[in-house]
Amino acid sequence: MRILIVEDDREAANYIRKGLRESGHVADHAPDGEEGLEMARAAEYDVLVVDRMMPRMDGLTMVAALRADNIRTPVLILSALGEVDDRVEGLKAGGDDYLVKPYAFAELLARVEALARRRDPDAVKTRLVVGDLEMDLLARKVVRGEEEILLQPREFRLLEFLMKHSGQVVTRTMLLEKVWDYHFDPQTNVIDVHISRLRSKIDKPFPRALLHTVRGAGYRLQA
Amino acid sequence: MRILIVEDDREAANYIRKGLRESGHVADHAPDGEEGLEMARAAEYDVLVVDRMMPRMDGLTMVAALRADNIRTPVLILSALGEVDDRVEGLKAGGDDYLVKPYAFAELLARVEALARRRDPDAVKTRLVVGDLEMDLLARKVVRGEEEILLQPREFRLLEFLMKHSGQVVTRTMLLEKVWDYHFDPQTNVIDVHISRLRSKIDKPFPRALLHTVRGAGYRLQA
DNA sequence: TACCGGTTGTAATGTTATTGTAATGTTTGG
DNA sequence: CCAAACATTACAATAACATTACAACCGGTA
Repeated sequence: MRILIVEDDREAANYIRKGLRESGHVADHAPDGEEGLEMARAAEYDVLVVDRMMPRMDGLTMVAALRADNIRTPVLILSALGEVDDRVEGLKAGGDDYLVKPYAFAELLARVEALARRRDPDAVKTRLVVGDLEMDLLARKVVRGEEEILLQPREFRLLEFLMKHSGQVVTRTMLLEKVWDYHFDPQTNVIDVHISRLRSKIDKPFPRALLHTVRGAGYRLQA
Repeated sequence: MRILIVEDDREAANYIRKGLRESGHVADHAPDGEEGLEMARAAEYDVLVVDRMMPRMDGLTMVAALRADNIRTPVLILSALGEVDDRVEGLKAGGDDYLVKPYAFAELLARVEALARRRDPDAVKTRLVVGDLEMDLLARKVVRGEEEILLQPREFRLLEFLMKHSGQVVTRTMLLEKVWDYHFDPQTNVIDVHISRLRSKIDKPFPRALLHTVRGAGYRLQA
């Protein structure tokens, strides 16, 4: 995803930029509203992250100018002002979402991705990687090392969910909800069985296991 | 975290409720604005999730009434209406955030947690630190210095509780209630045994102990 | 309709890890 | 120096998880 950060505080800008890059996005930076406006006009960005208060041209003016030009790129406005009227102003100027400083980076990321998804649902990740295990969601293929691995549909969904949460423990309840669409406890060992089948394909033939049991909690996929 | 869902569609409400619970929150449900208002007044919630369109009393009216009462609990408004003016209306009525249907549950969760975090940054902690001892609740991992420490489920809960109350003395009764869910004295030495096991893992291999006995009172975890 | 191959859930059985108990040892404060 | 409080150890019961085999199901096809 291509993101433009319009922010005069260089340190803050670098912080956001670094985080976005780590999450696999491409982030450019403009130090004020005028430059931001120019760059947003010229290049195709998926989302703009715009600081409200800046020298030369403030964020709201910039966004309003952009909208006047009929450019509809989603905009997330950053601001230290959190009062209702300030946020209303932000939205009226053409912002799509509004984030009050100080914020956690995870929240900024979530909102940026939400904005991008709203406009282009396919901009979401299409390839997942954990260690030497790779999943291509479009081709519906799974490869570990050089070996292609054939999975059943349910096994595929299970692995997809585990890969999307790699490094974290995934509970049985989460799996039932997200992989089986059960909203109750089936009182059976479906999960155990499918984990076992998945292991026999993705771990058994290889020297190092990726799928670990976390007793009393769930499972964790990790290199 | 305590969350109140005000939503007339029972199915939607249950869905949200279950998901929030899975993520470790407590969620109540009110089927319309009037009941929601009453519950929000009576109990202490960290966040309200309010549907905009409901019978009897709609979401915006309810939120406005709440604000008129000077109750400042953060509110996330759910709505099928996504136009700027509709969102502006939502914020003016006293909403803190606005989510357009249809939405992914993950996004709702992220926003609810963001709202709670804004008001109380410690409410949603996912990582605990005491001295050089660290616990990652999502990954369910414990590290001291450079060493990863493997804990049993009960040991994990025990340490989690101690870390959440680090610096304070934690009594045996508290531990029985919060770590064992015992509401009586089992007349055994379960606690002693588990404290001992925990020490052998988190303190024994290291030069400075973190877990201290407070004779006659309980234990205290401190750097 | 009956058959078939492939997929998925269930149930039975086997395996291992975790936990509480109890016995015994050690420290502490009066 | 005694008693109470706490610490440690070993062990057996049990709960959690893994594996295997099989039966139900589903869509397609003769």
